[in-house]
Amino acid sequence: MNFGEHIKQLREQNQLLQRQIASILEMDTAMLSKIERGERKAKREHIPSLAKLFQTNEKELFTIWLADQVCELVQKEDNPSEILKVAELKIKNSN
Amino acid sequence: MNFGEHIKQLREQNQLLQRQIASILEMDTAMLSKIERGERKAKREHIPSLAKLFQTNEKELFTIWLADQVCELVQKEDNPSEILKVAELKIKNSN
DNA sequence: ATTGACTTGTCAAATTTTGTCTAATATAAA
DNA sequence: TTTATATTAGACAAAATTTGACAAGTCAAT
Repeated sequence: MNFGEHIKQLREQNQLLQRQIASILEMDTAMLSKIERGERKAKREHIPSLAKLFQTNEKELFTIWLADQVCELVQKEDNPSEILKVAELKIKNSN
Repeated sequence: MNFGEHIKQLREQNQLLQRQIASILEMDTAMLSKIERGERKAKREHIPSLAKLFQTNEKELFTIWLADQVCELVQKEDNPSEILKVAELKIKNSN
């Protein structure tokens, strides 16, 4: 589940229109549409508003948002899992 | 071990000067210096030349290079490992 | 004090990302 | 079928980021 699909699902569960979310996030519906379809990225500042709006955990939403970007970076490559494993090791050793 | 430190180590093992590597990669030493210290990113196209030059495995070098960028994306965050775990799950489920 | 290796800071050019607008498509109600 | 509303697509310039190049800097050895 991508970040975009995720918030689309939340939006539909709450029976809201793109227009309404977009207004709260201060963007037009075209932009939100693109975010929902993963054509554009939401900004970090949007996460708190979205979490509040959907009454969902902000940290979890943020994790999904960032994991999405990690995936985008590696998923077109040969062995994405291997790359992530190396990254994880590096992170763990840096503490 | 970051990508920059890695190639610096390779360079020193091979007793080469920045000047020599830089010339092969067609950049100036200032740029290579920055790459070694992680202030700038090497370009993808540089990996093959570096691998050949140091007679090391290109795919492995590439993995280190990309893992570096993954780390940069997540390491300043609250729970980098958690984010990577979510990313890994997403990757695995997308196959 | 000169030389050679490396680093630092600055800057504009190049590239990428972003937001907005307009038009297109889709869906549903009248 | 018209009308209205929701969503998506495409094009575009503004804004932001990245890049490469240069000049000047440090440092160590001679």
